[in-house]
Amino acid sequence: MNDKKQFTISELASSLEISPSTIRFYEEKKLIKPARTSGNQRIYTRKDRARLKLILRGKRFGFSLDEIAEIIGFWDVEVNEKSQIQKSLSYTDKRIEEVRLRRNELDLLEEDMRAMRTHLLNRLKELEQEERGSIK
Amino acid sequence: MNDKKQFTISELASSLEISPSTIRFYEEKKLIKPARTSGNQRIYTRKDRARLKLILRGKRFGFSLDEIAEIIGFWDVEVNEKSQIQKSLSYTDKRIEEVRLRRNELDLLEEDMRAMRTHLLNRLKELEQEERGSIK
DNA sequence: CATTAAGTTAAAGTTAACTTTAACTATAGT
DNA sequence: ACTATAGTTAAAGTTAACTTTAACTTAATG
Repeated sequence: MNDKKQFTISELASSLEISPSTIRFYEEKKLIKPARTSGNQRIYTRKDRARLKLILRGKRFGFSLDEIAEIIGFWDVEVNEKSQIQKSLSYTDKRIEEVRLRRNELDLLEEDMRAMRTHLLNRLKELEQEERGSIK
Repeated sequence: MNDKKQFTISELASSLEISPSTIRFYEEKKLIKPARTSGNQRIYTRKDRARLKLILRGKRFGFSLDEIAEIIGFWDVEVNEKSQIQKSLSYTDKRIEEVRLRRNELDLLEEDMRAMRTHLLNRLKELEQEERGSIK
């Protein structure tokens, strides 16, 4: 009862917490191609929404829009050409491998931040010791 | 025998595969503050190098330089103020939690890409079937 | 010691990813 | 039918993150 089948641009935008112009911008960049109403307004399906979510997810990992386009494909690219499919295929393979590497990096990042946290905590304790020493 | 203790800007740059100007730019943004020689040239220690690696790692996860600065601190910030330490501390806590969330997202991204891979493989098989059907 | 390579700053230039604006059209509610 | 709200395009504007350039200084090398 909750999920609709179609969305206007502002419905979609607010549900993804981005602005309508960002969505239009992605369309200009050929990342999505929504259907239109008789009056030329954009209508988005759940599929379009999923695609947008994918784009945003890619972004959160520091991929550029061009890279994202290479990963998920420009919307209008001939997806019936064997060569194009093979190209995309090898691209996704590369990216899946990259995701594996990113996971390792993520672990390192977490380690770094935990180390920093410990360091800060120690510094704080030191300062509190100093305070005790000098005040009373 | 391999690792030196000090680096010039170009040594450091090439070892991290970024340009010297990028490093200077990060300095302008107060993310690092290398020592100088008598002739005013920058010298980087292994510590500086570690800090830069951290910056680059953050970037790969889509953090902006400002965010990175908030995570690892501007170089000149008073690190002796209790309030500043507590601020940084709560910031790292938030970010560690975020890393946990990112890990989940990373899993989703991998899932998406595997699904796309399968989809592309199927499409490729279909096309090869069609070829067989029509050519011979 | 002269020349080449590398470093320095300040300022201007570039690119990606949006955002804003202006002028206009479509849709929904009373 | 009127009006408010939402949508449309094309073009200009903005911001972050660099990069390039120019004019100059320092360091390394035959």
